[in-house]
Amino acid sequence: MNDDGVADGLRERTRRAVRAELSALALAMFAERGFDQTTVDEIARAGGLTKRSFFRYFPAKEDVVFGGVDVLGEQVVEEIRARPAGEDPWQCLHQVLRRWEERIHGSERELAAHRLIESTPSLRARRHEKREQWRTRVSAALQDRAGATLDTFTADLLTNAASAALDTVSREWLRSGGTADRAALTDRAFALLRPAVLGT
Amino acid sequence: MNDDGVADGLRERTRRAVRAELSALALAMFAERGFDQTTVDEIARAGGLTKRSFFRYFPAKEDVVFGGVDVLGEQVVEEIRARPAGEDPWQCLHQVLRRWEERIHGSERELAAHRLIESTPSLRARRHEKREQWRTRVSAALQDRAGATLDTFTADLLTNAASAALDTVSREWLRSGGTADRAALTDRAFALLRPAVLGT
DNA sequence: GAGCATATGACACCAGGTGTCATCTCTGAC
DNA sequence: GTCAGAGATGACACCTGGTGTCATATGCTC
Repeated sequence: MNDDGVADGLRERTRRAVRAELSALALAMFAERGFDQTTVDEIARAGGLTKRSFFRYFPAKEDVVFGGVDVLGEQVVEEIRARPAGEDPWQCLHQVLRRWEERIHGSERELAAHRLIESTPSLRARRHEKREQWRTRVSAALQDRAGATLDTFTADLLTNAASAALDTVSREWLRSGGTADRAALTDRAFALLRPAVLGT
Repeated sequence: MNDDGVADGLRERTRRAVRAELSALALAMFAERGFDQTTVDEIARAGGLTKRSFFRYFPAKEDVVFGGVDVLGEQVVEEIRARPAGEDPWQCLHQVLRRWEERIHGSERELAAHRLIESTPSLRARRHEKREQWRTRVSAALQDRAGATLDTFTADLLTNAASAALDTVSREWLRSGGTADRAALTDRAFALLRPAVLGT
């Protein structure tokens, strides 16, 4: 057993391999025939297993798309807690999320995934749902941060706004065909929305 | 025939009555047993019709909740187009959405609906999906507005941020048990997120 | 009252998702 | 090396949201 991260046993390795293969397979099929026009059963069969087993790898059909595409992660929450005490909450969000954006390498796979997500309502809904979960935790982290006196409303507002910024960046990045600099766009978005006066 | 608004014929009246009754019924059942624990068939049967007919009144199970709860409307788009030419886009969004918030009367029904939405992932997802559709149109309206020179990225960013503000207000309003002043909260949110410099 | 649109029920069907059980395979302890 | 237990799989049944179709009934209009 090992904690959360990368595992070693052959079992874990094959499991990850199957996941990746299934994910790639599904993405290809989605790109060709559309998300809704491709059934789970078809994906599973194409990957050499049954529908039932597919759902043992992914909790839902939508999740096969969010393989490498981090919606937001534990790491973000931790990094926020680790930020310097006196720092402006918005600045804090900006820096942490900027680093997170920088980690997204614009591989062809990633681009296809984003394209698919952006053009499929149920996928966008799923992303939003996932991000909402993280956002709640980020909001709490922002409040818990050393030296922060932030009411819940403001904390929620800031994290919601940050999430909106990420959405906008993602959309613009897609519009550019994956060539735009996500970090730069992030800077622009965060600069524009920078709260006038904090610490009311 | 009449345009969009209130119709007169007995048919239209009964249709609206059934819709309202179904909506109230469903809301009560959801409140008691939870959204996922209540099937469409049960709601339909309780309302004296079949599952098939339920879906002739509502395109999806989620939609029975968004009866009086406007997610955003055509009116908002029009009002934006009607705003004074020189006005700051953010100011424009603020004013229009503030008026929209003021129209929300905090009835018990409304409160219950919001409570349900806020606590049910699939409903939040649906709301987001609906709002996204309007947001796109609002974004376009903002760009088309007389005297506006707004690039797509900024327009999207502003409408996304405005949507985030509405979400936050809604959540805070719910936290207060429906007693908070939505218009005032809206003012606070829009004041905090006011873009530093517009018209790059 | 004839003729038409609309609403409904009944029924079949599809797809996403889950529970269950028998079987097989890999892993770790002895 | 063997053996027991954990994990993965397939098969199957089942639930639920959602749609297509058709026959029938109920209004609405002239």
